[in-house]
Formats: sequence, C-alpha cells, structure tokens
Amino acid sequence: MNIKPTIHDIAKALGIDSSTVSRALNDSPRVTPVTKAKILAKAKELGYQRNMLASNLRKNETHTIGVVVPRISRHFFSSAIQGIEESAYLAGYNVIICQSLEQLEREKKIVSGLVANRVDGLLISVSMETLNYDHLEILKKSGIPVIFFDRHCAIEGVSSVLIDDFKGGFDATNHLISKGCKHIVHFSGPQALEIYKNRFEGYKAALLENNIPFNEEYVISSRLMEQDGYISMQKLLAKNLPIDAVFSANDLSAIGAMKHLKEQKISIPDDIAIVGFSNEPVSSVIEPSLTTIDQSGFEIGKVATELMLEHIKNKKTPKKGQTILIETHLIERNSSKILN
Amino acid sequence: MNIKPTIHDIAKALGIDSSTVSRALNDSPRVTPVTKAKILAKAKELGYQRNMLASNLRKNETHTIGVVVPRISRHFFSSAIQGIEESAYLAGYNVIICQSLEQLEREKKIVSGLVANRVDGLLISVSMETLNYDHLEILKKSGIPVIFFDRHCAIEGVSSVLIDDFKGGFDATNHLISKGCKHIVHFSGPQALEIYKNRFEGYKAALLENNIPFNEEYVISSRLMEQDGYISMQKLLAKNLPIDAVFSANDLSAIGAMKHLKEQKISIPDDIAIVGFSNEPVSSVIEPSLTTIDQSGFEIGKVATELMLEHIKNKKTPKKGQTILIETHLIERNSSKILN
DNA sequence: CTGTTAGCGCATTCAG
DNA sequence: CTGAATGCGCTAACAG
Repeated sequence: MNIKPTIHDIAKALGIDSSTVSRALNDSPRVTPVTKAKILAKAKELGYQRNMLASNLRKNETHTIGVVVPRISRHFFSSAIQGIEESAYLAGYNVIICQSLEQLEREKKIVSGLVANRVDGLLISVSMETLNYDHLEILKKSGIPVIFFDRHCAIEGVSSVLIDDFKGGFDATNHLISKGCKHIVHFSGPQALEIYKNRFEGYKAALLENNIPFNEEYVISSRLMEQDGYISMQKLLAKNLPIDAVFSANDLSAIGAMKHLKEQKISIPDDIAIVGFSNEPVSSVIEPSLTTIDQSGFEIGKVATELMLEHIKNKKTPKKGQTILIETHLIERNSSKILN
Repeated sequence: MNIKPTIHDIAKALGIDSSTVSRALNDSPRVTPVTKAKILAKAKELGYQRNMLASNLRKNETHTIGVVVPRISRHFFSSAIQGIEESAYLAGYNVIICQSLEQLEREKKIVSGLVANRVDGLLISVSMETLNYDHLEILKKSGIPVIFFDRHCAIEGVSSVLIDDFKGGFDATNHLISKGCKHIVHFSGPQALEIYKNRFEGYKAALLENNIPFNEEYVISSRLMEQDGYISMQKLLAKNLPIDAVFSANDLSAIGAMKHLKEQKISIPDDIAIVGFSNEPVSSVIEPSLTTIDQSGFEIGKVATELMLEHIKNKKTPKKGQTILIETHLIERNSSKILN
C-alpha cells in the first residue's frame, strides 16, 4: 500500500460524510461520541494520517516556526534551539531548523523557502555576512512576524532578544573585585562589534562603581583567538604592571592567556584569576580553573519563542518592536582555589 | 500588506489566465517568452511567492527529506547533517532536521509529524530507547522510503548506512602495530552493542594477521566514561604487564587513561601510544597527543542522502534493503612523538 | 448532531 | 501558445 487513505476513504467505509470525519478527527464536540469512536477506530484500522499540507493550506496556518541560525553545531545555538523547541512544543507548535553557515546567500534562500512554506513566524540569528538585510525587511509586508535573537538587524518594528553583554561584563568585573582584585586586565574584541563594546563598557562601569581607576594600559584589543590571549599575556607580563586578574571577552583568549602563564610557571589560581565569556562548554574542560560567563542560550531561545507566540496570537494588533535583554550567568570553577 | 498575492492576482493584473501564470512560473516551454517575461515582472512587482503548501499538495511531493537524529549538538550528527544538506540541496531538495533527544516518545511524534507533512523520504538515526520500532515498521505501508544511518533497526527491506567499526578497529590496531607496538591493550564497551563488538573484532583480527597472540588480560570492558579509562589504566599498571599501546573504543576513556598516566609521570608519547574512536573534535584539543579515529559523519550523511534520492526516484521499483559501510579515518596527532 | 457546498492556491488535463 | 475546467485533501460556512 503506498496509497494513503483520506478522510473520504474512511467516510465511504462508514457510509457517512467526510465532513463528519473531519470534525471527529479534530475532536469537535459536535459529533456523537458513538460515531466519533467508530471514526477513530476506522482511522486507526486504515492507518490514516492527516495530510497536513491540505490542512494547513485550508486553515492558512502551519503552526510551525522557522528558525535560522548560523550553525547548529555551535553550543550557544544548539542550546538556544533546545529552548525554542521546548517552548514551541508546549504551545503545540513545530519548529523547522535551518543553518545559514554564516553565508548571506544561503540565509536568503532559507528565509524565502520558509516563507514559501508559510511558517507562522521566523526566529533568526543573522549570519555574519548579513550587513544588507533587504530580504528580511521584505518580510514585514508578508505579515510573517520576525524576531531576532542574539544577532540582530536594525529593522523598525522588529523585536530582538539579546544577551545583556553590558551586565555580563559588569558582573564579571565585579566578581573579580569582590575577590579582592584591583588591577584587572580586560581582553577586548573589535569595538565595531556591539557585544565587545558592551562588555568593555560593563567592565569600565564596574571599576567606576568600586572607585578603581580605569587604566587604558590594562585593556588589550585583539581578535580574541587563543593565540591572541597567549601573546597579550606575554606582552602584559613584559610591561611589569601589577596584575591581579583578567576579564576576557571570550574563552579562547582566556585559555591562551592561561597557557602562557602555565608555561611561565606562574601559578594561575593564586596569582591571577581569569574570567572569560564562554562560547563552548569545552573551555571549562580544557581549563577547569577558568571561571566562565555563560550566555544561557536556552533561556534566550525560550524568551524569543514566547514572544513570538504572542506575536502570532495578536497578529491583528501587532506589537511594537522591543528589545529584551537576557542576563548572563557566572559559573565559578574551582572557586575555592581562585585567589585562595 | 499581510495579504499574499496568488497566481490569480498576477493573472488578473495582466488580463490573462492563472494557468498561464502557473506555467510561466514553472518555466514551461509552452509559454511565449514575451508573456513569460511580463508575468515574471509582475510577479516580482507584487512580491509574489509561490505557496508551497498548495503546490506540494497538488503535486503530491514536497521535495523535502526529513532527518531525525538524537541530538544536533553532537559533533558526529551535526557533521552528518552537513553532509545531508549538501547532497540534498544540490539535488534541489529541502531538509527538515529534528532531534529525538534519545527519547522514544519524541521520536514517534517526530516521525508521525514528518509523515503527516508528507516528506518524500526519511533519514533516521534512532534513539537509544528505540528497541521496539513499530512506528518505523508502519512507514513501509505509507510508501515513504526510509534509510537508517549510524544507528539502525533490523527492518526487512530498509537500507542502512553505517560506520565500518570492524575496519576502524582493525586499522587502529594495525596502525599501532606498524609503529612497533606488540602489547596492545583494548578498552572496550558493552558487547551487547554492535559497535563495540565490531571494534573489538577488528582489534582481534589485526592481531591475528600480524601473528601477535591475543591475550584476554589486555581487554578491559567498561562503560567507557573518562573515569573508566582512568581506573582501567590504574588496574592495568598494577598488573605489571608489558604495555606498548592502548586502543580505546572511544575518546573519553582514552583521555581518562592519559590523565592517569600523566599523574603517574609516565611519559605517554614515548612509552604508550593511545588511539581512540573520537566522538567530538574536542578530544584532540584536550589531549593533543591523542591519535583519533574519525567517524566521518559528513560522508555518512552524503552517502545516505544520495541513496535516499535514488530511492525516491525509483519509487515504483523499490530497491532491496542494503547495508553500506563507511570507512573511518585515522588522524594522527603529534605523530612524530609517538614511539619516537 | 450530520450533510451539503464551497474553496484554500496551485498544476494539469483537455480544448481550442 | 493560451484558456477553461477539475481536483489534490481538508475545513468551515450554512443548512437541515
């Protein structure tokens, strides 16, 4: 049998009308329990399975949310997807996951494909190539609600759910200060990118609040690769400045810095405490003494999805665009060892 | 505008029939180039986008392949997905990725959802809970081709694309032998699982071929956690047997073993060479000296998809079930150091 | 409570 | 080459 039964097949077999079958299958109260039971039995017997294409076409809604991320394999995004799926499934929605692989061309195709398949909403974390976003701007006309998460575009009226990098940087610095550190280095990334700018601002704000003078010499900008952290630490030590701790804008460069300290036989836990924004759980495996700032992808996914579900519900009275910030979470490792 | 234009809208605007529009949009040769151009222009002007729900319903095919994996975040599966997407997109197919999270209940829902959405084929790597597979057996009736990859079920007529664990174990052992090792330990997993059994058989076969006597004392079975590798190595050293190398059935326990060796100040590269089946690229970061056996997820994805596309094409004359084995790939790290 | 009718948007006969 | 008519499978008015 490769012919799939339809509601008509089961209606015919029972000598009733297909509309009654449809109602029964949708558990409408307007069908006698008796006939409903008969219909369900027959449906099971024939191995009936609703054709969602037809159903969705008719109802003009798919109960499906399209999700576009740069890469599913990145820890942050796979946990975000986890959060998205959890919220979506609870609300009876399906999820279609797509990855742009950081390519604008792919992203365009994916978005247009999702629209063609009439997803009810679109959650997207744009690719790094997405500097021009006409393909997303167009969506406003299509009436499909869009929400950005983690990486966003400045489109009027579209909401974003983002990591609170400022607070993350603030908390990290504050944490080190509370441990007694005063001379805190900051490894920063390209200031053109908001995330790095915000983390840097958080760092400065925490120093200010604790009456610790800001010293430019303690800030080192780089591309934050492991190699960069290694070299930065090398340069720092050469300067012979007092250093109590390092707050790195990501984990890779923090790991690089630790590597260099180890090679120089400088005891990390006792002399220098390091905190890094973490991208992968790996970092804590590689460096068990690294305290990390988790970007709670799960939560960002949940929040974005719940916001999306509201948008879908109130489609007629669309909400204004808003920005929701998700707090990061500081995870202390081997904390007892840090600065004793 | 949240009203999406249809072929009728563009037909009306041009004073022609919607069927002509449909043909033009499908690039049918039975439309004058002039009208075709007009239609395409109008389509673009109105921001027309084909409703795939309607199109798919009508054509009774979705050009979409459903993919079910336990977890997208696991390296092996995300690379498999990469391979699947590459092959699928080249052939003009879309892919819907779903994760069962190793839960049978979720897997059942996902499969039935994909079928309801009329995917043209199903690529699945079953969950660990999938011991009963009625929900997959049923698919044979639905006429939707199914192919297992990496993890399979014994269903008559359904093809599988699997890792060649026997050859992987054989190659790993052979590699160590070729480096001059004679006393080779094997960390194995539960023999109830085919993968571990096959890797073990490969190990034995390689010994046999090289006239090295098999010694049961060199085989240690465990659940292959990092902790297990650590303890196994501890026990082994206590036995005071000669050991040249270790072939571990996964990377975790290999890492555990290395850890213990390091703690005991036993030089790994020179004294004991270790090879482990790798699950994550992480392992080579944690232990740069670990030689790993890569399970080439990308290739398994590609091969499974290409087989699937053939199945879809020849739907009327279905192929018999077959099993395709994908070779693993040995990746030497710091190889110059191993056994000098 | 059930049947009749209509149509979602598209692709494909069959006529012209 | 184009138009008219039909139906994919389902749901939702509207009647009864």
